[in-house]
Amino acid sequence: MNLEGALAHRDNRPVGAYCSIERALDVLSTRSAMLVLREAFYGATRFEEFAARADLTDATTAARLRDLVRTGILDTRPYQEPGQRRRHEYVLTPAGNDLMPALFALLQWANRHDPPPYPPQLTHHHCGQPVSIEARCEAGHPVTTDDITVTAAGPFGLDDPIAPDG
Amino acid sequence: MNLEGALAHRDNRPVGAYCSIERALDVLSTRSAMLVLREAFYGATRFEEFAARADLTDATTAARLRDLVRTGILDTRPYQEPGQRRRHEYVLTPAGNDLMPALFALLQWANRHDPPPYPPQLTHHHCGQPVSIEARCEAGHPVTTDDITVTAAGPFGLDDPIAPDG
DNA sequence: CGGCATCCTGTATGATACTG
DNA sequence: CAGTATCATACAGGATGCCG
Repeated sequence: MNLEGALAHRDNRPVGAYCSIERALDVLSTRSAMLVLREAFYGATRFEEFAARADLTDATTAARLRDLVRTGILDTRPYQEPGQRRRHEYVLTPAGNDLMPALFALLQWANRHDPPPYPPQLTHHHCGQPVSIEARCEAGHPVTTDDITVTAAGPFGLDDPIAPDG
Repeated sequence: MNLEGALAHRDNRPVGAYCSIERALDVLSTRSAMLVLREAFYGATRFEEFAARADLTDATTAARLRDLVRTGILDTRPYQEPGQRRRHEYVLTPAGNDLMPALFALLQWANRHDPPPYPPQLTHHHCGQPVSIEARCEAGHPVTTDDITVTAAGPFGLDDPIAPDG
């Protein structure tokens, strides 16, 4: 892995302010957030589904759903069952849907390195082949960690590329 | 998304015991763990590098490094600089390296949906093309959330596929 | 059913000081 | 440099009960 630009840690300066990973963690760094998100991908839409399937308390479920709605990952949609009062259900926004690779990359990793008794398998619904989460460049090449260069324009300029591993 | 087998939430039973995502979260659900991991990918190997770059206290850094070594994501390697006493550095194991897609999927997501002032870009070192983390089946098809079927053999049997969204 | 309020415990993390 | 020890704070999350 090579680092260039603002990401080069000159003087061991913290990179946080410019780091997208930290921004993602602001929303997803808690266990309950990831579990609620998992259930959204698995098809849950109602409060009780989230709480029961993710095995969280009502209070935690309510707090996490609120956070995920506030940050634009879930959206509430009103619905009304016959004879019932008006309620709302929780659905993934496009931004929420875009978290699929992140969530399933974790699933894939644990499947490989710390598999549960009955590892969940991901399959392409149309062709039946296994699905994997992988890094790939626009030219179509599979990419390993060592093949990646990280660059960022920034106030420190681009004139001082540093490759910590090289 | 379709669910089959043990992952079908019959009776809204918690799926946790069989879920790889939870197992991954056991190691990575804290902010500091992800930040230490990020620095490992960015080339940090020594205690002070981790602490300074991730902007964590010494105590947190020490605890997280210990956890990540214990869970097989980092390994310690002895080294000795001339005139210095023997120390050790922290390097990614193969299992740790395998977390690259998970970490960069988060980076990619925040780059798209909550970009920092200077978003870090991932580039294929060999061909110069942008790198993305994506779901793809073995036949080579790009796969969206709706194209994925999740299956798991389990004690509940495979005789009751449920597709919550269909 | 779909939440919210309150209390309580455990943990994540920072600040500071200390050790080898 | 590479940590450990101690204290203090904030938050995650469970248990319980309330409310429309």
